[in-house]
Amino acid sequence: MNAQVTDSTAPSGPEAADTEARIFEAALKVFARKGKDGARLQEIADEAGIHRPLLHYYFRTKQQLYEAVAERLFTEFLMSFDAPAEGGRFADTLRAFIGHYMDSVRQHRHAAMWMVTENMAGSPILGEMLARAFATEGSPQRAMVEAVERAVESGEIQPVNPRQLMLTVVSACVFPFVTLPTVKMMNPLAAEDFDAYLEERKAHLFEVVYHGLASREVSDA
Amino acid sequence: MNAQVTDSTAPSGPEAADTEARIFEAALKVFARKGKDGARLQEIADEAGIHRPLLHYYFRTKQQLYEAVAERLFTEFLMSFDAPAEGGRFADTLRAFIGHYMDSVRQHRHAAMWMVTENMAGSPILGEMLARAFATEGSPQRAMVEAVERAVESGEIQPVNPRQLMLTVVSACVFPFVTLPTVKMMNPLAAEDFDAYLEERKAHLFEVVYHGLASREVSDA
DNA sequence: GTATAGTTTGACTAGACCGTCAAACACTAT
DNA sequence: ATAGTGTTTGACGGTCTAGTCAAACTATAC
Repeated sequence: MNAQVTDSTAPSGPEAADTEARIFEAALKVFARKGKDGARLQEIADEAGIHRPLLHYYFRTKQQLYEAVAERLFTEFLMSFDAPAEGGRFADTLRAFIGHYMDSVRQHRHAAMWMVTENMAGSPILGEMLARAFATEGSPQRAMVEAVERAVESGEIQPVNPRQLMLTVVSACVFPFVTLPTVKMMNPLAAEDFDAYLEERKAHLFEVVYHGLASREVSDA
Repeated sequence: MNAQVTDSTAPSGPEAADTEARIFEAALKVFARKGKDGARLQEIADEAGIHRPLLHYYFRTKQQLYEAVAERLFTEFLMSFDAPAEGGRFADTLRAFIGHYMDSVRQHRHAAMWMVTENMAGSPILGEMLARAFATEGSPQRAMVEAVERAVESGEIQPVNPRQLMLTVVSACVFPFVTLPTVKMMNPLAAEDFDAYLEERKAHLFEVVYHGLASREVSDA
């Protein structure tokens, strides 16, 4: 159940030390992509490059493996919102948030995929986790929502519903990752150089959201 | 295999006539939410309120049922992009597209969910369908992309990558449906009156995308 | 009524999948 | 070398799931 790995000493098995971690990473991917019911332990074992019974050695059951994975994914999801708090103009705060959030989703894309998968599958565990996190820390977007409200008060930006704005930005950042094959099929740049595509996307998103499409006399950024 | 239903005559079984349709609708929901592997035929049968062997009577195998469902969902996905082609200002075109597309996703929300599910699961059938539709009709967003290009040429809007813009709008419309439980938890209005919430969202999206957040001297819409 | 065609149901089979176990293996300490 | 600890492996059993089948049922046609 535990495999308390190496408190600085060498592993026991041949490449044993990271077996548990490799299983965990593989489970992350498969559960996020297929959901709890759709995932097969054999598939996770293949992805990790190990024999299936090892799954049971490190995590007794599918349920327990899933719960461990879900907890980590949910934490990653929450952490993605911890943007660097900027004090200056909202334009800078927004640009920083978009850049940071998009990078975070890229790095923890399975957390984003898992959120979507579980929302659609209607798993109860997600509701519990959200309620718990909500109660202890408030909405994860809290800081950003407050920044929006301040910017409206200061007059830098038009009045806007902060929750709608947050959802719009989050949608625009997450969606490309949960529809990646389609996006790569529709957009050549995404297929060729995904990093460059994401940078283009950050810039586009900031421009459109902050300045909008309508032609304007003076550009101030 | 067929159950050639009533060419205007009464059904044979008690409420037989629509059994096939009810199975199909139920399969739509479950496959879209859980994916092909995650879906259980028993779950579909329960959703349809029928006994499981009836699934095999009307659609021989899970695979065949899935293919029938997938074809319909993909068609609905494509149709969602058929916005009413406006000739006038781009502002009107954009507003109409957002309104129409959001309504369409609402009505065919399982098509949107299926697209996301299959993208994440990496099913090959989606790639084939996309390639086929792509080859015969071009990108589904073609009309809208061209409208954006014309608006840039005419000077009504700033230069913008039309594909990025389309993805931003589509993301913002689809995402609330694929994360519905979370959205309802984060936004009271979405939980109380979802219709009103969607109208608010349409207005918000147009405002932000077309005019942007930055304060402006003259509003022109 | 009886026959006929289509539909529904419960029971059954084969295979997939999860989970267990005992034996084999690798490595360390004595 | 030997014992001991933790890890890996192949084989096995129970349960779940897809799919089949024959009998029961319903409604119409004769």
